[in-house]
Amino acid sequence: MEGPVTIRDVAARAGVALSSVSRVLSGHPDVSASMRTKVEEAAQALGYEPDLLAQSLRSGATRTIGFIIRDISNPLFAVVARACEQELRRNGYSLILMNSDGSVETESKNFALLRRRRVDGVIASLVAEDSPYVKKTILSLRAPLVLLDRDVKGLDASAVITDHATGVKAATTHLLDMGHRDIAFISGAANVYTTRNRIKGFSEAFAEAGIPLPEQLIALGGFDAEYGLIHARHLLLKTPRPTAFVAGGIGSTAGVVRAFHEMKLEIGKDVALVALDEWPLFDVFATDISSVYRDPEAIGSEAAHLILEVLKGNEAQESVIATKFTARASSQGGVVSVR
Amino acid sequence: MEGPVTIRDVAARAGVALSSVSRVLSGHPDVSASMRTKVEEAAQALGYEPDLLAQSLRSGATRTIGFIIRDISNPLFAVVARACEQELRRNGYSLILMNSDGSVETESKNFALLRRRRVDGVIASLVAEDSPYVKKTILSLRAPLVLLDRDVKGLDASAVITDHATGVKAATTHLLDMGHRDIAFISGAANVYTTRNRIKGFSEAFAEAGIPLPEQLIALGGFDAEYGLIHARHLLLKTPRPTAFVAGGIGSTAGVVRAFHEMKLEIGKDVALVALDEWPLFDVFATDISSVYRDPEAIGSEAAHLILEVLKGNEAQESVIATKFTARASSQGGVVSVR
DNA sequence: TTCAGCGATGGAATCGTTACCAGAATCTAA
DNA sequence: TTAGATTCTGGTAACGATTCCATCGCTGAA
Repeated sequence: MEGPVTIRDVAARAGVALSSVSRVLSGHPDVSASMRTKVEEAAQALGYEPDLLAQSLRSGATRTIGFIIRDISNPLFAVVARACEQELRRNGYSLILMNSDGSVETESKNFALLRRRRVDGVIASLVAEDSPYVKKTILSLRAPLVLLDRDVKGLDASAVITDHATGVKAATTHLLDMGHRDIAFISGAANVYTTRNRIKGFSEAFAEAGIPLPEQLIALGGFDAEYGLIHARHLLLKTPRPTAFVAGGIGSTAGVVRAFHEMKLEIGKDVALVALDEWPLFDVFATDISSVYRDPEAIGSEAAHLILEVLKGNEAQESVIATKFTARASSQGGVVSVR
Repeated sequence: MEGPVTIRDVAARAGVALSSVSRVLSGHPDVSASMRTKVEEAAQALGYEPDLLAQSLRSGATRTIGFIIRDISNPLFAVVARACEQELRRNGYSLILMNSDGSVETESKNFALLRRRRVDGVIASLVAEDSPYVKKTILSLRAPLVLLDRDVKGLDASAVITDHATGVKAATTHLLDMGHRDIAFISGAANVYTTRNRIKGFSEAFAEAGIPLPEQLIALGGFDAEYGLIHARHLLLKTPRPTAFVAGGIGSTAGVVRAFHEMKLEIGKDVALVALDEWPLFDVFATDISSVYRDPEAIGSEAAHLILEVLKGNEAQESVIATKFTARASSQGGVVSVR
């Protein structure tokens, strides 16, 4: 045989009309038993498989969901993607993966391409919330959208939001209780909810303790390891030197730890550290690092769940994922500033 | 406006025939300048975008590539996927991501679904090389295939193959030189090239040193952390106890290190360790672990490159990725068996 | 016996695009 | 001026499926 088998071939073999074959195969009720067996036998014999492309063109639904993130090699996103793809697959949807490489332009192009591919929905972690492109691009999507940890006004999108503030506040309060005052805070870009919400928790802890927020120790800029490294180097040269670091984003945290290594500072002894988010093998190779944990699998399956809900015709919703602070050796000791 | 703008709307607005619009927009040479401007203006004004679905149905090419792996949350695959997606995107292709969750059945279903989606090609890391399903499924793909680190006969597929043997051999020779004899080897399933090729390197090192291979210390079974843990526990109870471990697969290695923790064995002091593959933050939190490294980005972009070549009409090819052994503290010391 | 009613089936239009074919319009050469 | 070549354009048939509509045959009631 050559070329895929079409419904036309099945019709010819069964000696019936195209439309009858379609009715049988799509489970239409008004078909006689004899017709059903005839068609099913022919389809079986020829190894017929429906062409999803043609079905999509006709039906208007592609049963594909776009997944746009900065970078799938970020372990957090990878776990989110896995859980999300699994859940979507169970419901008959496929996932089209696109990295935006931290570029708003690439992200915008990705949205445009997904629109032309007529995806049924998009799940995205935007590079920035305030870029003018993106909002226009998204509004023209004509498909449901689920945002991951982003807060963009006027979009009618669902969202999976992490409650960073609670975890970060607990972590910061813990550090304050341990006597730390010069606590440095490093996280990603300021124009995303993730960072703002973490700062919220950080600030609240200081406010509740009645201690002034060390604003000059808050360093923002990006999620890459180089930012973490540069910021940490810079902060470690300040006087008084920060005695504790709260570092967010896996990349940034890596940068911070590198800076510690450069300065021969031992974590948990010379300097305290709380990592925001955990990463693969965290429990094996970073056993002593205090962390604010969120469950990435839950984020992924919730995202899938939310988009499926909208596709069923329900309203856009928001899900909140909890965070949990766990104190470990890295934040127990540490040289505490003397005032 | 309601519903997407079609080529028909553009034709109506420009006052020309459908076919002329198509010709202009697809860059056909036989169009007059006036026609070109008329159509382009109308398309611009209406915000026309071609429907990739319809184009695909017509042309037979979807410009999508399927990507099937065991688990995207494995950091190695995540980096491969990112590099691969980037390269494909630059060439106008999108990537459909599917996890096979370590199940041959799921993998087979994924292949079938990709076939029905009429993808132009598939890049896959098979769960097993010898499963009867898979070969049948793959042969009916009707699209080029790139295998990642797998060796399946009679497929006419391209492949990106890692030369594990060289790196593992160097690592093993190093351990033998350090005086180790009871060297345990833990890696994934035996029915994939990755494991076989690693064992090849392991064996060759012993052979060249004229030392008998400790076959009872070779433990295979799977790539998950639980396998690593179970096997390592078991091996650590043997007499004489292995003094060094070569552990492959990020998950397995994690299991092995957990077993060390359970037994309060300090890496590089009580027991030597060489990790096959590195993982995120390896350089930060596993600075002292000897490793056999391969570049996952190269694997991803090579995979994309190979499939693009076949899509251009060239023959299927095989690319080989090098490995590099780096000795670090974890394999320097260690209690050496006395014979 | 005849007609209404009903279930099952075939034919044709449609989704949005491209590509072939024929014909119109313009141009060149004799 | 006309035949022939050369552009360019419009109509139409696909790609592979679904769905509406009309029709056909059959049954049951008057």
